[in-house]
Amino acid sequence: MPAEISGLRMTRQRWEVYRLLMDQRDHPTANDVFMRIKDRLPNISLATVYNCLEALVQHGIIRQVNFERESSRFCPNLEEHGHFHDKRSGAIHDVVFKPGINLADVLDLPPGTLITDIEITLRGELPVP
Amino acid sequence: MPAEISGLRMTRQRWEVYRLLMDQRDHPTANDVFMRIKDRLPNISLATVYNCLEALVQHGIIRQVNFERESSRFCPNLEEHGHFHDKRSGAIHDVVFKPGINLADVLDLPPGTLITDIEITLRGELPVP
DNA sequence: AATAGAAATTAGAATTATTCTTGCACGGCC
DNA sequence: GGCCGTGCAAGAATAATTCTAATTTCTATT
Repeated sequence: MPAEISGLRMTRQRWEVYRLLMDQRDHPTANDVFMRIKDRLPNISLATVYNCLEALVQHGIIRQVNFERESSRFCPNLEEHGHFHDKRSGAIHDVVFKPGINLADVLDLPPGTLITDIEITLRGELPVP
Repeated sequence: MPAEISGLRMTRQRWEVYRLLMDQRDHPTANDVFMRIKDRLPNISLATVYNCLEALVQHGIIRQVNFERESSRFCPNLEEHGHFHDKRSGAIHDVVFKPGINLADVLDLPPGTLITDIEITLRGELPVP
């Protein structure tokens, strides 16, 4: 376990939460993380899971993703990307722009607008294979 | 008051909620609507405001917009558009694509993907005029 | 116009995700 | 070893939203 990541001091709990997200990249909720992490940390509390996730988000180590008013989900992919929610399977997939495309270039914004944060979420159905 | 809009039977309450959204296009929350509408409907309940907003959303008459985990906001603009949250003023502005741009064309999705719903939210600062 | 049945409204209780509070534990440092 | 700051656990508190049950309003039909 590293002493810190991106300036955030690692603790056992933060590290296990982070590892779990890196290993299971299916956009779990805080409660999903809580249930899955019990194997390794049987005494962790849900509040600690929330605290760890918040600390990781604040330090830019993971991202928090919201769909409508559902529970927040968490994602270790730091690339600029959106999320596609497949109605058929319920799964959430990362979506990226085609090469060379920049969101700021396709939106009609006043010149000089500073964009600090972008969230793109799609809902639909992936083709049946 | 029309008898119905897009197949939704109009009631006094639904109509007033709808009119308020059309007149004050600043993306109010359910509670904002509740407080503002009391002039015209002093006895309306918050639950009814939620019911009316839900009915209007379900019938595609207005749109529900979410920012992070904040209260949902409501918007009568049915054009395809996103939302820009200006950190400086706190205001929310509608954002459209530049002419000729189609989101499905700039995203890297498997061919045959069916998109039923898109949500784009940006956060940042508009230029000082 | 009267009425039965359906749908909408109200008030308040219930739910759910999340945050807060408080007391305890741990690690680093003198 | 003792102190100090930070993190953790457990459960209470909060806030937005939804649900429930009772009443009212509409609609269609007689």
